[in-house]
Amino acid sequence: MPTPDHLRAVDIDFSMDSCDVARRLIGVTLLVNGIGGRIVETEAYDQQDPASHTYTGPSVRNAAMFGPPAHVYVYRSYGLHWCMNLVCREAGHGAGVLLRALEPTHGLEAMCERRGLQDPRLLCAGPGRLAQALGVDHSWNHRPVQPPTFALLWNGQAADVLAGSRIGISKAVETPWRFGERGSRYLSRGFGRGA
DNA sequence: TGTTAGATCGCCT
DNA sequence: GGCGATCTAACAT
Repeated sequence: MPTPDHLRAVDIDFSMDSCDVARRLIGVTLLVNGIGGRIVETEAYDQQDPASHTYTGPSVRNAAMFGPPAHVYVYRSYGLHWCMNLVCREAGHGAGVLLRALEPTHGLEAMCERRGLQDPRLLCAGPGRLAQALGVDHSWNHRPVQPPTFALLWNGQAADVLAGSRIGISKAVETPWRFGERGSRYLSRGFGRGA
């Protein structure tokens, strides 16, 4: 399946703050081995942030988050799901962006098979679902986000980005570091007003 | 259409 | 020993 002409490789500066990267990624197409879609929902985490895995400093689990930017941090959630983050800032900062939802555009058949579903709205709506659909698990931890495995593409149009409270956390609940595309049908949850 | 409980395990306290 | 950056199925309404 060839890449549509209007999509071009985009250079995301992962040394920026995780909030900036999280916002910038909305509307960008992420492909893993040619499979994926448009990123419609992200969350930012930082070491200064009580809700972050890195808040209490480096550990075996979160080591990737303290490594160089533009790498993958994968962790197991609730004992059974895998969730994928992209590391931000310089090494040592413990900052990253959690990928929460995609609008599936490439490799629908493969994602349906991995997820055991047909409904495109349920393929990548949520971090655990997204990782499963892309075939990402713990063996992907520490991998660099670069071609040919990873592709970040953009159609040149700025997305209409909403910000809101993050999901599934008990600390720093009020910090509006969740970002999503306004009106997208592929969000894991709505943004209250506007979406 | 909304709410609730169960599954399941690596890491931190 | 307890607790999640979650998902799903099974209820109730």
